[in-house]
Amino acid sequence: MSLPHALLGLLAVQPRSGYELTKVFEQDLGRYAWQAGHTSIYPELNRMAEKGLVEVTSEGARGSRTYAATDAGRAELRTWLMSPPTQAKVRNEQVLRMFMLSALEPADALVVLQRIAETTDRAAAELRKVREAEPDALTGPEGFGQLAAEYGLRQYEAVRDWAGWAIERLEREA
Amino acid sequence: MSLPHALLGLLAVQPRSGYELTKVFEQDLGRYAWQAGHTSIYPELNRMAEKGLVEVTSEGARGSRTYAATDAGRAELRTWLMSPPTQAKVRNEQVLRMFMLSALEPADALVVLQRIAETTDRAAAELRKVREAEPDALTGPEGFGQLAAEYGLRQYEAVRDWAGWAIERLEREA
DNA sequence: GGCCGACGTGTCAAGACTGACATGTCGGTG
DNA sequence: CACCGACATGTCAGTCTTGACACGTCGGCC
Repeated sequence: MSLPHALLGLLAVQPRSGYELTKVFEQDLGRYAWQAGHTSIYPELNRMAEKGLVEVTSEGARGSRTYAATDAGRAELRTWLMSPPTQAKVRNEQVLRMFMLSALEPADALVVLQRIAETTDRAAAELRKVREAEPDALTGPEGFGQLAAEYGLRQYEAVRDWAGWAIERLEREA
Repeated sequence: MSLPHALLGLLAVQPRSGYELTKVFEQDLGRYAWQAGHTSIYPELNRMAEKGLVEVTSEGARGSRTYAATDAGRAELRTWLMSPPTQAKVRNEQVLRMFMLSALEPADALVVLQRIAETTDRAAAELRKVREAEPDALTGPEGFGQLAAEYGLRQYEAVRDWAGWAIERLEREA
């Protein structure tokens, strides 16, 4: 169960409300690492507060509650992060599609690969532009930091290069 | 719901039994793209057979049933693969850990990053060795093909490079 | 002052997934 | 020929996740 750890990690860096946390999951975090909607976040925050992993530090307008990680929460987070990597759970629909391409006719597969190459290339360019134009946007309340941006960039580039390799391979076979 | 599509993709390439499918999910497919245990695979196969997406082509020893994709199944698979990429579902505990590193003390984060770099580097080397030593193992009933191997390799290398970048960045800050 | 969109939190039913448990078969080794 | 490990399929309860629905608030624009 990774959601509590994800929330703990976010709240250890800076206090946020459930609503703000939801926004983060819609950005880089949800795109590369772990997705979650507000319908799982709010109940989870309540459960974690009961367990003493997080606490409400202030209440704002419109009934908003700002949470922060407690010492117990930080300890739990550290334990999780420092523990040896077990066989991780992976679920990535995009990658699944790529793996299934060999089930298509080569001509169809080529079309899809081409689209993948284009899409990821565009995404990488976009990310590079954002990072250079406004580096602060990445560290703001919704962005997730330089680490994530760099990871995403390298990820896109790797996929684009892989797609290019696959296209070349398919064309050589034809 | 991606599991049926994953099964369809596998069965479109070659007929397999539920047991064999389970094995594939324990290999590359489950490691990079989508994991599933036999407890979800068997019921799903039955559902898909009812819908006419797959069919039992032969029954072997120990009650084993070999499934193959039907024409309807292939059509469904093609539709799915050719349709424009929607916002994909991503869930990767390993990546989540990486994203949460900024919540740790730099010294701790460094330790974890170093371990990530080592682990992925070893995994990449391993994969490279397997591919060169016995390229046929990749295309056998359990392997998932050159495409997957290449993807995994590039993936590992990207993560390793990213970790190296992050380590350098952390050390420069210190 | 009314309206609307973003803010902000929540429930609930339906569906998906995991891990524990269950059951039986075939092939090879000692 | 007894045993064991791999083969092979299955159920089920508990948990997690998703999507639909629900409700109220604040700020800004017309």
